[in-house]
Amino acid sequence: MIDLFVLNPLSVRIFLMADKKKLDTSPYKGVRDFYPEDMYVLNYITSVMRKTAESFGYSEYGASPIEPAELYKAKSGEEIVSEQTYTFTDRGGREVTLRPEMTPTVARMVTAKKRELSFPLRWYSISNMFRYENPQKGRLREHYQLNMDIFGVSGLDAEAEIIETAWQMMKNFGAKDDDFQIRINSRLILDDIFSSIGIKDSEKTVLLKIIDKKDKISSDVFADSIKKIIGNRSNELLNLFEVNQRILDHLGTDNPNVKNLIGLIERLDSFGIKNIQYTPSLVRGFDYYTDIVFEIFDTSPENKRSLFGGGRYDDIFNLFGGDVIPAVGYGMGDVTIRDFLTEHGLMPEYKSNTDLFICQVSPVSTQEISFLASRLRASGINVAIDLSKRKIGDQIKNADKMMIPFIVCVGEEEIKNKIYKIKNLKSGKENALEEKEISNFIKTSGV
RNA sequence: GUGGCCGUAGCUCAAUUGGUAGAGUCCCAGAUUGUGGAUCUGGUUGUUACGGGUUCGAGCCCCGUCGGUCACCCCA
Repeated sequence: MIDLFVLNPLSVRIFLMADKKKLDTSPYKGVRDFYPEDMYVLNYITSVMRKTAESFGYSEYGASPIEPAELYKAKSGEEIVSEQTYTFTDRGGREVTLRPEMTPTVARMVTAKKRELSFPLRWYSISNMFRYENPQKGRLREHYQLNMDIFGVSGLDAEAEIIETAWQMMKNFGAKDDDFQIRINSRLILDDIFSSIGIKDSEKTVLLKIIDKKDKISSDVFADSIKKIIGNRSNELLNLFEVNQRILDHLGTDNPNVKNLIGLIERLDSFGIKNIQYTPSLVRGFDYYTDIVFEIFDTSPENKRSLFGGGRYDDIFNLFGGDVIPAVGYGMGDVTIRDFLTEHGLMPEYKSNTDLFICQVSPVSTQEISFLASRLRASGINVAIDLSKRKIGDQIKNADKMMIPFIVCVGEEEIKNKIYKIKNLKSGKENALEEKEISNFIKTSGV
C-alpha cells in the first residue's frame, strides 16, 4: 500500500478491501531486465552478430516465439519438452511451447517454402529463446541467440564457411586467436570407430554421453564408466581416445569421413584460422547432428567453457517429410558471449545515443530551446532538452550521469548573440559556435 | 527436478554468546539564482526477502515459501 493512503483513515478503509501486497519489483525468475546500460550491451552484441552475418551474405529472418508443442516432441525426447520447456495449453486446447531453440522453427520455414527459395540459402536470426530450468552461470531462462545456417550444401564447403563466420564473429568481438579455440569432431568418425570395435547401436547413445564428458571427469571415472557399458572392448576404445591422432590413424586416411575432416581442417587453415583442435570427445548432445560438429571454447583459465557451437544436421527435415535438405549451422547465445567479453576486457563503454543536451537557463522558455533542438535534430544529431528547470549545475550533472557527450547552456546571451558554447563533458572544453556549425562539430568530434 | 552457499537502506557492507539497526556511497537541500565531477554543513533512507515457530526478548536459533548464486541433471 502506498504511504500516502496510510495517512488518511478513510483511504485506509477503502484500500483495505484491496489490501494488496506491494508488487515485487524484481524480474521473473531467470530472466533479465534491460536497463539502458544493459540494452546498450545487448545492442552492441547483436550489432556485431548482424554485421558479421551480413558480411557473409546471410539474410535475416524471424518468427514468433510460440510454436506447437509437437514441433519439439517429434525431434527431441519427450522428457525435454515436458520438463525443460515452457509448455502449456492455450484457450483453444492447443498444446504450445515457447521455443527453446530456433532450429525446428527454421527447418519448418525452409520446408514450407522449399520450392520458391533459391538454394543454397544463407539465413540468420537473432531471437529470444526460453527454457524451463534452474538458472546458473551462462544459462538463464530467457536468452537471445544468433542462429547461423546454410541450407542446401552437402559438402565441406558449407562447414568451412559456417566455421569461418564463427571465427570472424569472435574476431569482430575483439577476441584474439589464443582467447578461444575451435574444436571439431565428426559424428561419423565416432560411428566408424564404434563399429570397428563392435559397439552395438543400443550401446551407442550411453557411450556418446560419457565420451562427451571426458574432459569434465577424471580419467579413472571415464575408464570405469566405459568399462561398465562395453566390458573388455573398453581397452581398445580407451587406447584410441588417449591420443587424438590415434583415432585417425586407426581408420586410415582412405576413410571418407577422415578425409572429410582433414580436408575441412586444411581448408580452414588456408583461411588463416589456426586455433583449431580436432577433439574426438566432442559430441554435442545426441539429437540431430549427423556429421561434423564443432564448438568454440573459451581458453581463459577462469572461464573454461564452451561458448557456442553447432554442426551438420541433414536429417531434421525428415520431420516434415519430403526430401532431405543438407544443413549446417550454429547457435550463439548472448549470455555466454557477455561473460566472454567481460572476462577478456572486451566490453564496450556505455555511451548515450543522445549527442547533445540543452540546458535551460531562465528566463529562456522551454519553447525557445525546443525550437533550437528541433532545428538541430533536422541537421542530423540527437538532441534532448532540459525539462527539470533545476539549477544549471544540476542539469549538467544529470547530463553527465546519462553519459551524454555534449551539453550547451542556452540563456539570454545565446538567444541574443546566436553563439553557443558547446561543452564536451569528458574533456570539459568549450567551443563557441554558430548554430549551423554545431551538428558538424559534434559529428566530427569522434566522441 | 536435486544439493551447497546466500538474502540487512537505491548500491556495497557492519551489528560481540539472542538484548528493539549502523557506516560508506548514492540521493535531496544549502554554502554557490549562467556551468558537473572537489570540499564543507544539514537531511531522508528500513515491516532486516516473505510467512510461521522457539524465547521475557530474534537481523541472529528452528521450519516453510520466494528470490539470488554456484553446481548436479540436462544441454537446444
